[in-house]
Amino acid sequence: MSSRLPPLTALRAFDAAARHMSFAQAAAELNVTPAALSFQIKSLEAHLGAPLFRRLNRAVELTEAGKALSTGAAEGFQTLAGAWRAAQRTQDTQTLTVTAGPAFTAKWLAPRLYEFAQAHPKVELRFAASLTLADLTRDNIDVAIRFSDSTSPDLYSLPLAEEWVMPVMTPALAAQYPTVESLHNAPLLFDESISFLKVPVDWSDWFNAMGAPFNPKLGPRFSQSDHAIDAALAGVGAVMGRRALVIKDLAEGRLVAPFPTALATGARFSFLCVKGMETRQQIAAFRDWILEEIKKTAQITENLTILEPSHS
Amino acid sequence: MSSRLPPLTALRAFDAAARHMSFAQAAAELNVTPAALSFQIKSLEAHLGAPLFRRLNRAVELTEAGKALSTGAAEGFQTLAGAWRAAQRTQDTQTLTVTAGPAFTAKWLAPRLYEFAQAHPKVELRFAASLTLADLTRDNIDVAIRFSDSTSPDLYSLPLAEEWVMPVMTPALAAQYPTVESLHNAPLLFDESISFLKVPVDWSDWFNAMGAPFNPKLGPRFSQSDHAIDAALAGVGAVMGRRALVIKDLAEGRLVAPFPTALATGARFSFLCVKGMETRQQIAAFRDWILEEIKKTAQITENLTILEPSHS
DNA sequence: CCCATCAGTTAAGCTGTACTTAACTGAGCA
DNA sequence: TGCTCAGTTAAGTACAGCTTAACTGATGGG
Repeated sequence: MSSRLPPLTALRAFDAAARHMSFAQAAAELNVTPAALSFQIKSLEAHLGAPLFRRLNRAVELTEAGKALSTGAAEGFQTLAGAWRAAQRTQDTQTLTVTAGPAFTAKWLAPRLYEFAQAHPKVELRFAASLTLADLTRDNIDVAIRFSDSTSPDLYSLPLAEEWVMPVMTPALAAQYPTVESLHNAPLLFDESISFLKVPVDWSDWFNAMGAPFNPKLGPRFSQSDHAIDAALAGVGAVMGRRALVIKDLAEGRLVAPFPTALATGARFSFLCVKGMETRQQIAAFRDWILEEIKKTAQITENLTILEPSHS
Repeated sequence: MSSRLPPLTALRAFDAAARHMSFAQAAAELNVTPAALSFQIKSLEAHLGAPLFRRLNRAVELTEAGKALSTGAAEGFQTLAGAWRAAQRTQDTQTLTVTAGPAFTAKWLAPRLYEFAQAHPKVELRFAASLTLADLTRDNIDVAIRFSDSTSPDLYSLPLAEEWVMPVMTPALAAQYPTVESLHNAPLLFDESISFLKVPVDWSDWFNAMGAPFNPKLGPRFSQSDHAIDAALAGVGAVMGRRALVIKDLAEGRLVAPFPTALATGARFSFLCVKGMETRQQIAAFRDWILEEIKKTAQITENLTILEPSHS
């Protein structure tokens, strides 16, 4: 083999040409003349000892060698560009991009956004709500809040509070159903996304745990937790609320949990960022602020009985 | 932001330096003087507007920006190197690297290797037996033979014969157990890897299908199919043999299938290569040869009843 | 049919990037 | 104290990579 790696400028020229399938456009992208590009490709072909493009009348097409090279080349340069952006991002102490699931974004982050802005007026927060997001560096994300099982070795991972679930509802609704048994007759809302938890727990599990078995089937179903909670906030019914998503509403009285027994889920949100980045100004500030916010609501949990899920 | 991508030579210099954590070693790797390398890093730092290394007395260490850049840079250059090797490989019509599972390698490829070498004396076959192999270009693999479900859009995928299973044994053993019922008393071998198939089928399923229900539990267990078949070849017992792995032994009489009823599994091996590469000389030759080999043994299948798996 | 146009190539010459050699700094160590 | 090691700086050089300008050859509209 000639060398471990060909001239990189030539490779980049090839990448652009392969992506556009046009030398002229590639030249425009790289801000060089078509002549220069033609030369680069030629030199790369000389290095390889074979043509990479088949020159047709008004177009070019990739040869086998070209096809073999193009995919990986595109991917490689994308990775490099992502890495470079990540490095640039470390120089920016103003902005902080956070990704979390839609429910956590809506019910945890958004309501507390004002307070964070107060505490850190210089930091500009950006959100990227999505359920799955693979690559932090690739997608220019600083921090992810996730139910994380697999923590890759080059991720910094800080587990946050454990997620339990318990029935919550508006104070008005709670007044109508003072006992667990009476709750059998209350309008029960179902949060289907709970089934994604490690140990799915729902109404029937909770009634069982309370010694008042009941297997409710009917009731509005919501595919996203935040929608179910919004419905409960509107007084539509009671819902099995996840800790992170309802604790602020509990603390501020919009919702109540009349029966102080919660079911543990084994799952917990984690604070994730690329290893080493946890010391960056905004990231550290954001992490500390999250921990502080969780601590603030800790006393609500103290009065609860939290039952481990039965492994029967 | 300064530019979409920094000078590539400088980036490569940084990559080498970050991998070795030493400018001198990096310079040696790139065959340049330490002075040149020092310059490159400096220029990269100028582009970024921040230092990438912290210069200590006898060592260097990465700054935050450096850490952010190093991982992606290493990955990016690795990808580029892999792509370049893939391109170089297309120029080589002599060698052909194939990956398959251990069982397929041992029981399908290996026994036919001589015949392929006869038909294509110029092609040098190489094998890479492994259960999972993610990236064909990265790992310098030309062809993969896999049970493929997810076919990525840039893979060429050719489904081969469907995989069924049926009891096979040596002729001597078969003589002792002439009926399905008598087979209940035969030494039965278990191939545990069958459980990885889409529709796991084993002895009890087969006896059920034959109308002679029996739920055998005892017998030697093998974690790899080829070992189970080797045991059967040694006359140790009967085994539920997968088509691809036993058909040559059946064709040549080392094993017999006394009861001509097989159970379909829904799974089939596929011939996989990077899209566009299927026209390369050796790859096309190998593919055509595989198809030919399968056709050769087709008449064995013609006399069989193949039962779809019951979906009860 | 012919000429304008478009996409890529070739040639000649210039510019600045990326290298070299050589001298320098400054910490660790015998 | 001076030697060595790792990285920096300075000065000079060579060639990679760019530009402009002219060329090829196929396409397609008028």
